[in-house]
Amino acid sequence: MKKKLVLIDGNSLAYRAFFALPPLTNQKGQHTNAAYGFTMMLQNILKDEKPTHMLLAWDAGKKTFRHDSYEAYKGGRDKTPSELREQFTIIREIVDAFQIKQYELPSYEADDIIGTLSQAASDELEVVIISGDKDLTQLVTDRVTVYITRKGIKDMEKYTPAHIEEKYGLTPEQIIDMKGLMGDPSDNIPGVPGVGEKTAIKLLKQYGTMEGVYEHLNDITAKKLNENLTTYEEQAFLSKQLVTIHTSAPIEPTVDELVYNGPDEEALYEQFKQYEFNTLLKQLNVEEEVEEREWNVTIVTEESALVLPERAAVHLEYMDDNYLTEDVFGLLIRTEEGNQFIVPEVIGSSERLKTWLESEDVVKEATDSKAIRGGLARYGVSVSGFDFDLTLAAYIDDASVTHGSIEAIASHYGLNYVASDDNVYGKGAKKKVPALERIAEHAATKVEAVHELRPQLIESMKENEQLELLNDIEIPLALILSDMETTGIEVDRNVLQELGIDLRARLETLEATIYELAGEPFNINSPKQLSVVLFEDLGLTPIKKTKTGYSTAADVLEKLESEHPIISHILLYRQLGKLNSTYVEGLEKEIHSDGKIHTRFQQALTQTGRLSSVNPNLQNIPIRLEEGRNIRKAFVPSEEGWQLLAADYSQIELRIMAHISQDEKLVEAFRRGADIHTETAMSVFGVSREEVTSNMRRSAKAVNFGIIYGISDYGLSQNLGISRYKAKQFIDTYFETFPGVKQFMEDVVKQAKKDGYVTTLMHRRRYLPELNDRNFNVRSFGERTAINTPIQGSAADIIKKAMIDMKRAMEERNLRSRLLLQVHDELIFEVPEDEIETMRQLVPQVMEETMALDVPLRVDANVGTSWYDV
DNA sequence: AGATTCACG
DNA sequence: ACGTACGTGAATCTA
Repeated sequence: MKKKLVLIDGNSLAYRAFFALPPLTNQKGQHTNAAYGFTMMLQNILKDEKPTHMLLAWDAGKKTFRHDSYEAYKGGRDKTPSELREQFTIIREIVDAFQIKQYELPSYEADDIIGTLSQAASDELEVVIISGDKDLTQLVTDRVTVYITRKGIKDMEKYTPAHIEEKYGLTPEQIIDMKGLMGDPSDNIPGVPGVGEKTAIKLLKQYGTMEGVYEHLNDITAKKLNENLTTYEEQAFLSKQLVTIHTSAPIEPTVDELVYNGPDEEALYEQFKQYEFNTLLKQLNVEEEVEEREWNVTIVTEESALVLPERAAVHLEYMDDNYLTEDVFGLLIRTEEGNQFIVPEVIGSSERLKTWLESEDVVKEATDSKAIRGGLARYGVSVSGFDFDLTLAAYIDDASVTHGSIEAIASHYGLNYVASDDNVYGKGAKKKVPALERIAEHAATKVEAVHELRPQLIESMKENEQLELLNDIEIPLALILSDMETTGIEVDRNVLQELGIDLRARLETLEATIYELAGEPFNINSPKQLSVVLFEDLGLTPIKKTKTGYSTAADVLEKLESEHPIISHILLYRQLGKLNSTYVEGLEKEIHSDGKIHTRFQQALTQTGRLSSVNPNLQNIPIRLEEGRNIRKAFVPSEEGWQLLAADYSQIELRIMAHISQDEKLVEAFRRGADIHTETAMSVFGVSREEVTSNMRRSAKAVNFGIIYGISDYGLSQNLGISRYKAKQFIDTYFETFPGVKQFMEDVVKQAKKDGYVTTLMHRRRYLPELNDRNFNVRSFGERTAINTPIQGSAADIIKKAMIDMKRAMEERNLRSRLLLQVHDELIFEVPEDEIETMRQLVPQVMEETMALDVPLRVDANVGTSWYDV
């Protein structure tokens, strides 16, 4: 392996970190910004350079050998701010935890330590020097690269001999002469007055060294320059001497003593904890501190041992996150007397337990009711009677906290006795099933958290008027979603297979054509390789950059389509490749042995209150292009003679915006039952209904969508492919036409800045700290979110309530129809033949009446023999 | 594990 | 001067 020595200028990086970051303090009031920035820098260096050897050099004390020859060295410097000074100790502790060797030498500076080691080591190892001080660049050689911080904490300029040549036209050794001639005000090095970087470079290019300059003093005709050089000759040579880095300082450590073996993770954990570097803490691979307690858990392996109370906290423990497929370890029931961990054999066989679980009268507080119901459904148990759900309550309280695990919720609310699942089960290759006692105990900690957090969460929701959201929406919905997941949707494997055969044949042909046009085979799926082909080999003009190179996204390629025949083939290849890998082969893998796909709905994830769908995602099955839409032919009813029914809200978000904004014109248009995009086009373009062209309607539709997203002229221009100026005109005219909408947008942002959050119709909240960010882009994002969330979130509230109302309506009528999927504004059912007429009438009615707004809600419903047909 | 791309509402 | 519409999940490549 190649050996690499990294030498770091500690003082210089500490200064840089201090000034690069805003003031930060921990709870004790200690300043931590320099320490935090320094740590980030170290981590980046370790990650990017992967050093085998390392040393961090410090300046020692005030007096150095340079003061002996020049007393004013570094004089007139501002004192180190005390906020920084106090952080040097912290930084040294952290560097110790990283197990990086630190060294300082009385009367020498860090530069000299670095210079000496760099010279001593560069025969054997590659050397990288990191500092904020450009003087160090004099040490550059073929084997020594110097990184100088540029701005912030990540951006560094890499000085190699070639880079110095390109930048100054000088060799690294000449840097010393240059600095000597020009001086350095920050170190109080005088140099020659009137000589700055430009003049110094010019002189050195001509005469090579400072000595060369003085030998040819007579050739220098510029009068003032000649005069200054003559007068300050002694000062010039002194300056050169001062900036020359000592490369044979009497330092102790030898290169072999600088071997770097990585950090002491435990020690780092302690440091990060103490100084509250929370994001860094999370990245550490260290066992968390978990409070030890006696958990009093009985493992129940016999029904006769079961004690069933009237009220209990419950939790189902399983490995990983998919309770629909993963093995269940056991059910935990918590009572005041103690914890019972019930093994699967008892769950599957005890009638007494089944009755208890299914009883509405037994009150249950759950860690995650949807998962418990879903997991228990596999044992023939249909659990209900939930009156609290920690996952949902925490989600309502603040959706932005990374929940998704009971451990994360507990720790967010200050409980530290719940270990993470990774801790208990291990992760990656280390994953294994621990002893049952350990699992049972882990489960006990989770129900304890439910029990302990319930009062405060209820209290907080009461204050925020969110109890109804929890009790009447999210908790009942969890049961419905669980049933949808367990029911699943039938998929005809043959349809997928036939699509796959066709797709793969066409992909092969396309592949050959693309290689032909490119002149060579390459990986079309690799944006990097594709970039080379398009922008280098074929000489096309890149339009957009990404973080790592040129973008090859569809909107870019579309703009290049007329430039080269290869583009259209690539676009088609991408489109068909996506269909084949994600939707044909991807979905085939998800078909269970019952012939169905069982997605899971994430109920506590999105920031707006929408659901999401995973394993697989059934909320993004293609529809927009006919080619992809065919995938929907594979989704069929699960019973002979049944049909699918799809019902979707028409323009629900715009209707909600009309309701919230109370814009007269918009409200009136919806009440009249008008086509809202045509109506918008009439107003914005000032034409009559008959004069609205399809292009006008398309533009109006884009503006309507844009409004919901918190419009920007740029975004609209991109979407419509028009100029930014034109887009701005559209928007201005729109706001003149619908002044209420403009007012709403201004008001909601203003209110959000005042409160710190926005709300939906059902009092769901989203906190928006972005609104006060210093960064314009972050703040603008906050403003658009403030506009979008009440709209998107209220739509989510409405369809959730509709699902609950619909379930009740079906129960009341004893219907056998089943709700299968929800796709944000759409519900998919499967319906037996004899219920089709009932459902076709009932579903739209219930969905439309679920909430009374100041504009009507409208629902379209269709029946067919596949998802494609509806 | 992160970036890129693309599927949906 | 920069980067931009809101909310998601999955496949693939790359470091």
